[in-house]
Amino acid sequence: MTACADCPVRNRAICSVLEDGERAILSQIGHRQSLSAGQTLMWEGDKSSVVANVIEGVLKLSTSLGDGREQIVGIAYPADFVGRPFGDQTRYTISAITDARIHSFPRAGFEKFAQEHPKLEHRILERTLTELDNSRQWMLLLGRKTAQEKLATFLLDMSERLKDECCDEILAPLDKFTLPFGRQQIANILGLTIETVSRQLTELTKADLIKLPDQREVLILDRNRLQELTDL
Amino acid sequence: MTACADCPVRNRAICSVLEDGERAILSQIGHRQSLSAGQTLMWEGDKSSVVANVIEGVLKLSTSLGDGREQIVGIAYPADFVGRPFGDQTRYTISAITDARIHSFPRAGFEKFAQEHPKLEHRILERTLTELDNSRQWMLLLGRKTAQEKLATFLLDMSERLKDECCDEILAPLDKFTLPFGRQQIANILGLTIETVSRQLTELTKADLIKLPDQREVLILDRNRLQELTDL
DNA sequence: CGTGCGATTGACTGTCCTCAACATGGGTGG
DNA sequence: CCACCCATGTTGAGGACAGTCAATCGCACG
Repeated sequence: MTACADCPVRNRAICSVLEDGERAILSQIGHRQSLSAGQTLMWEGDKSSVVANVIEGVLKLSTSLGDGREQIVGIAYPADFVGRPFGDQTRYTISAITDARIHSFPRAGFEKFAQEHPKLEHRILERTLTELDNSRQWMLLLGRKTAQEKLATFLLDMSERLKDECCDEILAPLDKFTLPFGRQQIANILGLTIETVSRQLTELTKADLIKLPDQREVLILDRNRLQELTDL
Repeated sequence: MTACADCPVRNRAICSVLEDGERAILSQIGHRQSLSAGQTLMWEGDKSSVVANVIEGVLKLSTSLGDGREQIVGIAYPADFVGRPFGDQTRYTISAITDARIHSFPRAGFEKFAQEHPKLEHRILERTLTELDNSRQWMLLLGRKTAQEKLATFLLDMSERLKDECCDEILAPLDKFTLPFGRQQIANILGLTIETVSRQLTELTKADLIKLPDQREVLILDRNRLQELTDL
């Protein structure tokens, strides 16, 4: 049931550094779990009791102020690892943005296993370092970029992660992808309001840099000019 | 010369998890180095060739846009670890804010040593996870807080890190500390302009929440009300 | 005593937010 | 099947907060 053999992320998730035998043991420490869109896995401030691999779907990590203002501080795609090992508190809320499947582990059991398998810890370290680099890059966006620059950066960033597999076209001179986010969530990622996001998207559309065939679909028409707008 | 015995951070830096013998070996992989205020250790985009422990002084990690807008994405105090192990590129500039001393290691040698000492890697992992939590918390500030909230948060944050050792007073009902930053750098930490920082500080002073005896010194007069202004 | 750097203050501007109306589209029930 | 509704997104008008530009201050240093 929790067999790794048919796991779609077995070659990319952190467990890919383990031997089959080791992986089977780790697998049995936890279990697969389904989340429906909107469902929250753990809350900011909770005791950290669970960590997980994302198998399918998209999760968001978010934190918020007393009056409800929210900031999304991370996004987890399939093969990503979520949760806070080696610490007793989760400092952000983890929720499913789309329907999702994860393989979750009780933190204690996972930590014990990890400490006995340094190569797994090493893999987690590498990921965490990359996450830290990314989040610092995002701080530049939040602190210093204009609304237009934020959206240009966001769209290019998404296009890297979400390049539609279904490339029916002969070539792909303009790429197309489907956002897993609604406008409000884009706003919460970029530190803007939903109205500003909407306005900037229509601006970019009017300027023929992008096309929005549908609320969630994006076509990048002019990657170069979009790149220039990111100001980096 | 590079003896650990007299190192002021030996009990707090990552090497504190090592035995004396191991630590001596690690020590000899690198060397102590002095940095004067303003001096840059490594540049954003450089090949990552060095990592280091901070022994004394304060360093900043920063990244910037094409036109010079800068965002400070991290601050390193004594006993902190800087640089990017297990990755070939540094994604932010590391510079000394005050005169500083570090113990730096060629990345390759350090990595080899770390891989042979899982408990050191584990310590680095713990630190990196904490750093990631902190940087995500800071994203909330950058994306969602007002100028006033940013400054209140900043001042309380600094007071935690910088509580003046020299507590001559019987008790410390109001705490005092000296910022290692000028106004421009505060602005670059908070994602504001220098003028806004200055104005907000005078506001807080007029409201008798703080006192600024000198450009770098801060007295917190009313920690509770300041806490309320952080809106969390 | 002048020079220069950092910080402060002021006047004005612009970007983004707020509030509100309106559009769109998918789902449900009559 | 259509009318209605609700959720989501767009558009508009007006305002506020922080940015820009510029003058002034204070202080350390030569």
